[in-house]
Amino acid sequence: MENKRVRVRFAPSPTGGLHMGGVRTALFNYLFAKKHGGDFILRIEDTDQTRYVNGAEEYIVNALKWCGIEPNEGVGFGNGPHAPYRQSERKELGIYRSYAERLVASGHAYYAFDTAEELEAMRKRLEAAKVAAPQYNAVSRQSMKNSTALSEDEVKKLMDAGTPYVIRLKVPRNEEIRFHDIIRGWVVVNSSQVDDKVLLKSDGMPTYHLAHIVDDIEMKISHAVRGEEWLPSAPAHVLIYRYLGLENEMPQLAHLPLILRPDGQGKLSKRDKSGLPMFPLNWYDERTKESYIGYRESGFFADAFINMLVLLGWNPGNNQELLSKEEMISLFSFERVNKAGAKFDPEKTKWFNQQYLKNKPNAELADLFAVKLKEKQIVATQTYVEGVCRLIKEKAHLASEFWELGAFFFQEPEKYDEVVIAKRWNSSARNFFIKLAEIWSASENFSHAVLEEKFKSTASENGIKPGEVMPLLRVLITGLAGGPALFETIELLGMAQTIHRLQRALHELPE
RNA sequence: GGCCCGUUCGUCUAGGGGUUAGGACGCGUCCCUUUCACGGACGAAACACGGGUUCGAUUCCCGUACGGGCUACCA
Repeated sequence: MENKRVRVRFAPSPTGGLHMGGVRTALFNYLFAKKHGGDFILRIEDTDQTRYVNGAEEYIVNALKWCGIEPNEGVGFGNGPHAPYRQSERKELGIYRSYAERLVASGHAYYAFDTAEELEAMRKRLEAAKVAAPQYNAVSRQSMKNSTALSEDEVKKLMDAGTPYVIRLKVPRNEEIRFHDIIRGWVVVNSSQVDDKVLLKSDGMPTYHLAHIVDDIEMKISHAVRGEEWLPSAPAHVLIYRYLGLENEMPQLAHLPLILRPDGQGKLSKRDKSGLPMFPLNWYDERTKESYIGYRESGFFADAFINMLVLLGWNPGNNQELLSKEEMISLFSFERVNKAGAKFDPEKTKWFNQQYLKNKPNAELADLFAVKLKEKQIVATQTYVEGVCRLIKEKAHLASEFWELGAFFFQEPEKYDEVVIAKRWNSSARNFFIKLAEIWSASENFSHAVLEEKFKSTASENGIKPGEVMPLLRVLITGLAGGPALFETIELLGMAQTIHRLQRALHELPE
């Protein structure tokens, strides 16, 4: 057990797009597996056929790929020794039923024939009686329709008649259940708080509770890492392992703190007021006809996204915040995972992206930007686009801001910043720019150093302070009051374009 | 309601019986700069509360408050 090979799984259910909370769970699993040279498995928990959403599974796979959190075994990533990895397919193996029947045979589970209405009636009755825990349990099961309360004959009759039934876990009435959680330490719960969980549904499908245990055992999972929302049902899971005689093979548990919404409180929801994405990729829900934007489409980089995510609930123990995936892997441990939930901060998320943006090679950014340019039907050389990226990346937080920031590199200004013009445009400025255009166009060297030198000397020759005409120069060339380093911008634009823009501005601006 | 989990600056967090309680985002001031951004300097900003234990608690224990999760034939 202690020396068991590390095998962890990410086991989402395909009921919708994978949101960032799920991505973080996958990430922690992945990092832990890599750290220990183990396996990371993707298992699809599609036991609820009524909640299946088309495209969700594909989305999960694509999202993990984009994030660089790739399982080495499982749905979408190549079958390993424990295929299939989709529970709906594993059900065909009869595997879940056989485990459930094993529990019935040993007296730790039973058949229950209650209808939805009967269950509802029981709940109402218990609530009316002000029972602290109104649930199907050791007490209430005695007055319900199941094989612990009914005679053998009655059960047989119901069975023969084909009455739908479920198999429920027979939870003892009053017993202390202890289990160890890597992140939280020892947790103790009394079995009176645990209900007789349905293990096998009437459609023959297992519930999560049974299915994940069977699969974790069959797939030799060493650590079950999942969100805190599972903590309350963990005692039931311990009982299932115990009754199966598998308590010694049970995976170690690690319940991750939840990621909370940035505004107010509560679990992360699909949409948030901050306007920031909750999903890694765009997601369109066929059912609800709702679409959600993704980090990728919003201009975030996968590595920045992951970096932001990994620090939600975990830290490397030093003050380092920018971590490569390799660093995350070597530094990761559950000991450094927090217990408390974390609100994620949209501002800091952008800051992370900015840091990564600054460090990206211009060629890579240019490739990204090229897609947008193509959309705009703009033709430009790779070298030119790279130059543009070099200049604008210092000012951007998101790749999606490139067009807004750099459009003037590809099209002439349509208007000139009115504030600057109103404040500084006059006849002496006009004369200055006429001369500047002449001098620049006669220049053999159009490098930014030369441009700046000539700009300044021309200004002083005309008794003008450079600072007075500098803002104007930018406006005449770009139309805007602010932007990247001016002379570098002009150098990149080139002589022909620069002189053309200057003359055009001279022509359009009032005398 | 019941059960479980949690609680250090607004947010993410480090720390841990004796510290000027550290860092980051954001915010403010200043420097750099033609602008914006980057960068740099500085600053405001936290141990939820009440009891213990202790020479000494932010740190350990117990309560309270607050927050979150769960309470389905959903995961």
